Amino acid sequence: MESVFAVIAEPNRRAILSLLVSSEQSVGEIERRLRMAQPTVSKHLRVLREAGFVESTVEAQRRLYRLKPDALQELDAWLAPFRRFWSARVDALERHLDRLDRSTPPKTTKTTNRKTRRRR
Amino acid sequence: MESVFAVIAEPNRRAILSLLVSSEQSVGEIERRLRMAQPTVSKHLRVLREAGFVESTVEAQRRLYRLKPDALQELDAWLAPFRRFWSARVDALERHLDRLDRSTPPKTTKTTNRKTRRRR
DNA sequence: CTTGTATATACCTTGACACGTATATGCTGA
DNA sequence: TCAGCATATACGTGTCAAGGTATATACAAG
Repeated sequence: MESVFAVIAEPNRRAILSLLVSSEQSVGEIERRLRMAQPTVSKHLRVLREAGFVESTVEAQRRLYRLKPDALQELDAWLAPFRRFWSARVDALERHLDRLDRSTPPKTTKTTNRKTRRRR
Repeated sequence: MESVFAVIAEPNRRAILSLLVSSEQSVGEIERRLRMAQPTVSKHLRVLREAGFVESTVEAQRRLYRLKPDALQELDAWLAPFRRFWSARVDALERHLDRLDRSTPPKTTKTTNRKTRRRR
């Protein structure tokens, strides 16, 4: 389970992460909200913690888990080159549509409102 | 292998995607560059295609594979809420450092150059 | 100290998937 | 049509990880 990619391949773990976006939660809360067995939750949390997705603090008998940016940012970094790739394609599409704009008589249609198109 | 997350959990598949960022490649080229057996390449490409990461066109006997934004954008969309989360934390850190700035006598240190800090 | 509650860990079984080897399909040029 | 190259698929095998059940640890309250 070394890689962050393998870690988020598991649906229950993604659910836990999504749950933690709003605020930190105890193991029991996660268990109830996601309807998962308690050992399952603990095991997933362990994996998430060791991979740098979450961290925990002890509060009496409970443990509160919260998100930690590290691993998620690693994912984001991996995506960066691809993001560049597809935004280039969007640019090309926009330029193409702009050419259509200029060569088409200004006849407003209901289905597509070109004015809302935006150049970044 | 329904989910895009499971698809990119496989290291060889990520390698293929990274290779395709630069330009489209034939199966044989991928095979040689990544030193993978040919059936392995074909099988991974099938998975990537069915998940919407790549598409292919036939060029005589070869098949050229190239990136397709769909699945990658799906990944990016999933990351969005978390991105908001950690940029909030960066903001908080910056505000904290700014407070330190104002309450600290302007004594320039070698190790940290606060002037380079940037507000987005 | 004992009982109860919260969380973690151990062990087992099962299923998925990655790889290798072998073979099939499809196109090309002689 | 046949030989050869490029790619896809079938099948068998081994590995790994997820979930269930049982149990351990840790803290709290009476």
